[in-house]
Amino acid sequence: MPNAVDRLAARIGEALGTEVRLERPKDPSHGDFATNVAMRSAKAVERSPRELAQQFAQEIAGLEEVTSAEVAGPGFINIRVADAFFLAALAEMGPEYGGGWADPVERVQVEMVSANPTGPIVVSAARNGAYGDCVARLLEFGGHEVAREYYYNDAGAQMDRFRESIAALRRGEPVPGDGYRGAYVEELAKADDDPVPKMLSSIEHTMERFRIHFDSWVLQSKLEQRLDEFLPKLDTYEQDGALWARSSAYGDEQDWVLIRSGEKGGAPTYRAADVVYLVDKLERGFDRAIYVLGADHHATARWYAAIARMLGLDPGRVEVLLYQFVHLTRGGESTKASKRAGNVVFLDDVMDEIGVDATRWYLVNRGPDQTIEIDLDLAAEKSQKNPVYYVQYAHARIAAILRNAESAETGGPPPGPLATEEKELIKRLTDFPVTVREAADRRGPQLLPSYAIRLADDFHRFYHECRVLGDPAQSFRLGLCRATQQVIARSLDLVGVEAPERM
RNA sequence: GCGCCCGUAGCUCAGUGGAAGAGCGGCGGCCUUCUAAGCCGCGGGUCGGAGGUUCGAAUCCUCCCGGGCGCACCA
Repeated sequence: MPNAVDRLAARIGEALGTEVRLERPKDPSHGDFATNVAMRSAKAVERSPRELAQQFAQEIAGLEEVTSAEVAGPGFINIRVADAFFLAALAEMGPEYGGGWADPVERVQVEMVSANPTGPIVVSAARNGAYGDCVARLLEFGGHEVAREYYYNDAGAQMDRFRESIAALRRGEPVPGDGYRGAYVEELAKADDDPVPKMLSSIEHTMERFRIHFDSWVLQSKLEQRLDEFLPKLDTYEQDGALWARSSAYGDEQDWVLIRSGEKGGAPTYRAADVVYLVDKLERGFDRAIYVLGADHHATARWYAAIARMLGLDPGRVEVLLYQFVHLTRGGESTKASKRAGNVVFLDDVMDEIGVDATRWYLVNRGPDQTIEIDLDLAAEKSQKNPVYYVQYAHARIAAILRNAESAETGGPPPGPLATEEKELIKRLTDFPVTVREAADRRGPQLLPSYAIRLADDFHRFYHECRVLGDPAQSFRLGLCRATQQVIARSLDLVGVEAPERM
């Protein structure tokens, strides 16, 4: 359903006889909207951009909802619109504003985190979850059917090492050199039972606290049981006693071992399970399988595509999202994260220190291609000044106004011309559908925190300049507050941050 | 050596063809009125470098420099 901005662009395009895209100038003195249509069209009609812009501007200025259209710079047309435009735009911001664009609706699986249950979730895995869950939330908001899955290796060499480390402690022996250490290992060694289920349940608890709810948990050992069914369907060969997948013939950079040779001869590698898992995902009816992987697994993307081709499946249904690492610092000192060495910072510790909201915010704040550096001391110490609280504060302020307004009428017309701050705020709200859509399409959730900050910024300015309660514009401004509150709440929810009523 | 990612203000980073930004840090103003976790102002830049494409490049292409990660049976 086109919104007010789309309709305005369409009307201008109709008047000019060409497609027009409206932009929001960064500098408000450049007008409410701007278009580069003259610069785009100038070459085709062999006219100078500025001259063409002059002609276009005159035609645009003649439109009903436009109050002025001026040429600027190399041929931009800066447009100002009438109050009626803002009122119409505000009026159509319902509860699902910005969402529901999915067409066709896809069944999507987002597989994320999937850390081996050899220890608590560390910060890099948390970024995986924060990123994947945010993409999942965006797709859900768009209208897609999304399932979140956690895949874990319960049978590989790392798990053997983990179990052996605990077994050694139970025998009163030191942990082997390549084993796992740390307080949690010693804690698990105190009991007699299998440490893996305990670790898994602890991970699930951490994830729920982190506001990620998994719909399903898949075991590597279960998938391996179906290996015999799929190995014959693959393009393989034997070499040095091992069974190899000829993935290099299907777009991968190299071939990979599926079944080991030597001492562990006959044992499958994790890549063998990958094959079963890929088919399993698509068999379950997902139109799209999204894998969220750390940058150290970037080569895996080609592997997945290669096995899809090898099996005659559409590689376009498989999507790999990569993210860079997280560096934690304490007072400027970097902390090296190694689970086995036991000197890591766990997600639970970070949430204890800076809170769940700030943790989620920081982990999707930056683009996935960007390494993140978080100084925990700074994050804890300056928590009052974190952008996340700045945004939440705007929400809480609005909640306070609405509380104080009690059951007063909202959404009435303004008694006079709109204030600059009211227009700026409404324009920012019209950016929301575009931002959400772009964040979803680009798998770039970092656009949301940036947007939320700008929105909060516009609201705080509005709040400072425009009295709501007791003002003749009360009814209208209450409606504006309500719409703003809703969009802030939605922006925060999409990144997994709460929108408090009071602070 | 090959592949992927990054290089924008003192620091951490937004900005994926259109008019260079935010937060933190520094300096200075604003609370008898809906939450001052707020608002306003000041200072701060060869967008790593060199070419190219384009009316227009932080953005796209090539090369170079610097940093991170990966490169055959651990995941």
